[in-house]
Amino acid sequence: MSADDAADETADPDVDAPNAAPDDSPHILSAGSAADGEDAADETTETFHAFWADVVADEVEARDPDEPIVIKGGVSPSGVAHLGNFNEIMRGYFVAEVLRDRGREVRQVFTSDDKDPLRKVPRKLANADGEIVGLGEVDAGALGRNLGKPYTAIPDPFGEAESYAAHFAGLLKADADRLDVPVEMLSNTELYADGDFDDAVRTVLGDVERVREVLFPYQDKVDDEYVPFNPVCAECGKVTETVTGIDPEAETVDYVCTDMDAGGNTIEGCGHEGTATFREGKLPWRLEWPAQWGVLGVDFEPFGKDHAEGSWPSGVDVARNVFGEEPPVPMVYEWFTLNGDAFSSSEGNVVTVQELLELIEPEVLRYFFALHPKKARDLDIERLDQLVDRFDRFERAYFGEVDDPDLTAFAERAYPFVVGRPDDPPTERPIRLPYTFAAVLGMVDDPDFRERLARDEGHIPDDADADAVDAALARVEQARNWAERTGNEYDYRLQTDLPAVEFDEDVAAALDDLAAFVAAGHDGEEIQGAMYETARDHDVEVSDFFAAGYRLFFDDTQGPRLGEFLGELERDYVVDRLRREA
RNA sequence: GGGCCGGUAGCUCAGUUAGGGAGAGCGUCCGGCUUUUAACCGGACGGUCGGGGGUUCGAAUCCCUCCCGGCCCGCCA
Repeated sequence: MSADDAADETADPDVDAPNAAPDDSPHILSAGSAADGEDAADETTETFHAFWADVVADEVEARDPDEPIVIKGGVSPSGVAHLGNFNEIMRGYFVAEVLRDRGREVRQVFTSDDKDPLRKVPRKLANADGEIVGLGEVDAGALGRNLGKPYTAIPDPFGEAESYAAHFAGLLKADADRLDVPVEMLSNTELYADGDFDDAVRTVLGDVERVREVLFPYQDKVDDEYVPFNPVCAECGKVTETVTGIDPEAETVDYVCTDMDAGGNTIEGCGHEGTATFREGKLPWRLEWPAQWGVLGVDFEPFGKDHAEGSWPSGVDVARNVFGEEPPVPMVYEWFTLNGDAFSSSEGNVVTVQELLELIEPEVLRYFFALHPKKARDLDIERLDQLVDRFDRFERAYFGEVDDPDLTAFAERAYPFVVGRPDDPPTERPIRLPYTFAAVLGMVDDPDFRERLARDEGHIPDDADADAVDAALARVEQARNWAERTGNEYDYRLQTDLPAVEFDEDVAAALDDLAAFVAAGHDGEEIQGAMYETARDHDVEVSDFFAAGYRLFFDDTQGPRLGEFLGELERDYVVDRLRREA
């Protein structure tokens, strides 16, 4: 394939095959990769780590990096900052925190590759509130007219931020704040404008021959004419692809603003012929990524599996043989799916951090990112209760309450980072209501009811202080949102008004009897028992009688265990409702 | 077609570092909570550890091979 072609045509003695040796594999967390490397046999810490971030931290420290250690992530702006994008931030975050815990100074940065051109109009966008909207909500024409321009040169479709790029970066930053992750957002456009890339561009354009040789095995487009620099057209503002000459002395390039192919569509160039300085353009991705490593002094960078076999090997090669520096410690992470399918903003299969935080606590979401990066994981919104249950168990394991040595070992190390308190780990386990139980409580709005039922069911200790109780009950709102969002079996509401009902005489009489029983003052357990007896007394099928109760209180045919539920409600309300009076 | 990474119970996943008991939670079923109704408790059912071969006294774990899935092998990022 292309590798063979490359070998044939590269009549160059000192650069033959791609220079990515086996030990440059980015899969540093895979089973086989920790095996004894025969080469640099520097007793690579054979310590076992229960938390993957420690394994990565070992790799970083083994290089004896200067401080602050720099950890990077980055994305190109798109319409929606979805959960998958957060791998770039969260995976790096845990490594950063582990290194800080080891006494290192760490700087976590996140680059927005916002000098890239907008290549097609996104079908969905997230507004400043994180809500996903279609193009109908924005000035789509303004986007269409600006195809081919850098994201930073395109107006914010919502008319609020400085640019499209600023809007998108703002979304990411806001979500990072919500997860309490301190990350420094960097704009590629600004890095160019400030001259940070000057040396890299000089290196590249100063020896284009060399760059071509390095790049040749990786890209078919690289030929004797290829110039790895994309000036921004002075006339129309688009990122151009046709450089006709380089003046290394003046540090300028000549270009023609030609048409650009963008995934099948053509973005028309204006035909302008001009001259651009080294700052008035950008390096293409395969050079820009390794250039960032050098400019920012990156020591570690996680990236998705799509980069593992494509731009990583070429990036390693470019870093060493163009820029003369070592690439950072890499780490490939698997992609998440959402409800079984790939994230896709165009098809609406996306979820944002902000949306998720309406359903689960931040620590639960952080926990999700603390799980092993090499496993493809599905985030199933319908089964969010499973994720929360797993987190609760993980938390109990940290407090020594779970008989599972592996889980406990993982929890002992990872839990303090997951809750964001490595220096000051909690000494007391928070009160956690089981998520589905919280969903049951969410059927009633009254906070006192929620607390009473939670206490009666033994989920809140008698001596719990008020703050701890409030914290525990906060989950009810989230579980309630989950029930509503999924429309699952917990999505019922206690009816404040009498539903339209009609019962036959026997049922009506039984309800009246039950009302009298409740009015006399009995607890939930007794009411539950009375329901059976009353039904039998009136020759009513038990199931029919329960159905009548669910109709009255939930306007449905099913519901939670009714007796105990009614026992916690206001007595007058229950009595009136059973009598069909209010 | 080639490369990389994955494949453990119906579902979500531990376990592979260092070979020795196949596990957890949820779901399902049964039972308990005096008395069918989602929450609580107990128990049971449930797996050829993707298939096959090899090494070994012993393999989910190591080796080979095949199957399946994702990604990459144009451009872009």
